[in-house]
Amino acid sequence: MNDRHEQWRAAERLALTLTEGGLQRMAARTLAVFLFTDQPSVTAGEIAMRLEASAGSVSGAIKSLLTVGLIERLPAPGSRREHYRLRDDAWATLFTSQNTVIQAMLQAAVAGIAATESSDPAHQRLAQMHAFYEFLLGEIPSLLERWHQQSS
Amino acid sequence: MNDRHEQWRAAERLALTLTEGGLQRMAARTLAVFLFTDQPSVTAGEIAMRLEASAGSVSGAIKSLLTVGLIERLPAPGSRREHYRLRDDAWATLFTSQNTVIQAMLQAAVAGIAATESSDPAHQRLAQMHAFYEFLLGEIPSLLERWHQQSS
DNA sequence: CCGAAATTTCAGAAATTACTGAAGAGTCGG
DNA sequence: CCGACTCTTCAGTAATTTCTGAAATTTCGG
Repeated sequence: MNDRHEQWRAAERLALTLTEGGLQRMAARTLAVFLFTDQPSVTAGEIAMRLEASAGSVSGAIKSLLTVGLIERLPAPGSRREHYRLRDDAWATLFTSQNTVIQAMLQAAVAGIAATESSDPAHQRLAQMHAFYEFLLGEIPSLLERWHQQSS
Repeated sequence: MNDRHEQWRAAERLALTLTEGGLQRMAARTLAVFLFTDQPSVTAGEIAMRLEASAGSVSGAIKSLLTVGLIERLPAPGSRREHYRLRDDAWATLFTSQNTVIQAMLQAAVAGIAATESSDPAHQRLAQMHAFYEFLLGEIPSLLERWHQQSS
C-alpha cells in the first residue's frame, strides 16, 4: 500500500492532471516531486534524477514554479545546492493565479461592449458575459477568506 | 467607437484570452465569432469566411464547442445549412467544465494519500491538497446557485 | 582568489499539437 | 430519386511547444 512504486504512479498521474489544469508538462512533473518526496526539501539535481530529465529542463520548471509562487527557495543550509520546497499556501496560490484569466475575460467583455451599439445583439451577449465574470470575480475574495478561516 | 474593425480586434483579443483559459485556438476564435456576430445565429460557412480558416478546422471547432455545451444547433429554418448560436448559460457552463479539473485533482490527492504512510511528510502535503480541493468543490454548487438567482 | 560542484542559459532537435485540402457522406430542393 | 450544396472525416503538413546537451555563469569551500 505504501511502496514507492505505487507512490510514483500516483505522482505521474497527478502531473498529468496538473497539465490539464494549464501547467507545462515538466513544471507539472516537478511539482509532483515536491508533493511526493519524503524529504522536507529537494534540490534541482534530485528532481532531475527522479524524473530522468535534463538539468536544463528542470531548471526551467523550477523557475516557472517559483514565478507563480508554488514553491520557495529555502535559506541555504550550508550546502552548495539550492533547496526548494512546496509553499504552504501553494494550492490557494495556484487557484488565484488561474483567476487572472477571469480578469482578462472581464476586460475583454468590457472592450467588446465599448465597441458595439446597444442595438447590436452582440452587445447583449457581451453584457451577459460581463455580468457572469464580474459576479465570479466578486465571489473569489470571500471564498478564499472562508478557506483561510476553515484551514486555520 | 462601433466600427467593425474595432469589434474584430476585440474579438481576436478575447479569443486569445479564451485560449489562455484552456480552449483550443480555433475553438476560441470560433466562440469569439458567436459572441461578436450581429446576427442571431451563424453557419459554419460564415465562420470559416470570417476567420479565413478551412471548413475542416471550423467543423472541428464547432464539434468541440457543442460537446462542452457552449453553443447549440438550431432547429433548421428550412435552409440546407446548419445554424448555431451561443447558449444562454454558456459562461456558467464553461466555468463548470473547467471544474472537472478540480475533481481530477481531488482524486489524485486521494490516490496519493492512500499510497503513503501517515508518517511520511508527503502524506501531510497531500492531505493539505485534498482539503483545499474538497473545500473548493463544495463551494461551487452554492456559487452557481447564487449566480442563477442573481441573473434571473 | 582558485577550483570544483551545481545551476542557468540558449540554440538546436524532438515531439506534440493544430490546420489544411481533398475525398466522402449526408441532406434538401426539384 | 437525382443533383447540387454543405458538412465531416482524415491523412499529410505546418507550426508551435517542449526537451536536451553543452557552454557559460554562479557559488562556496579551501
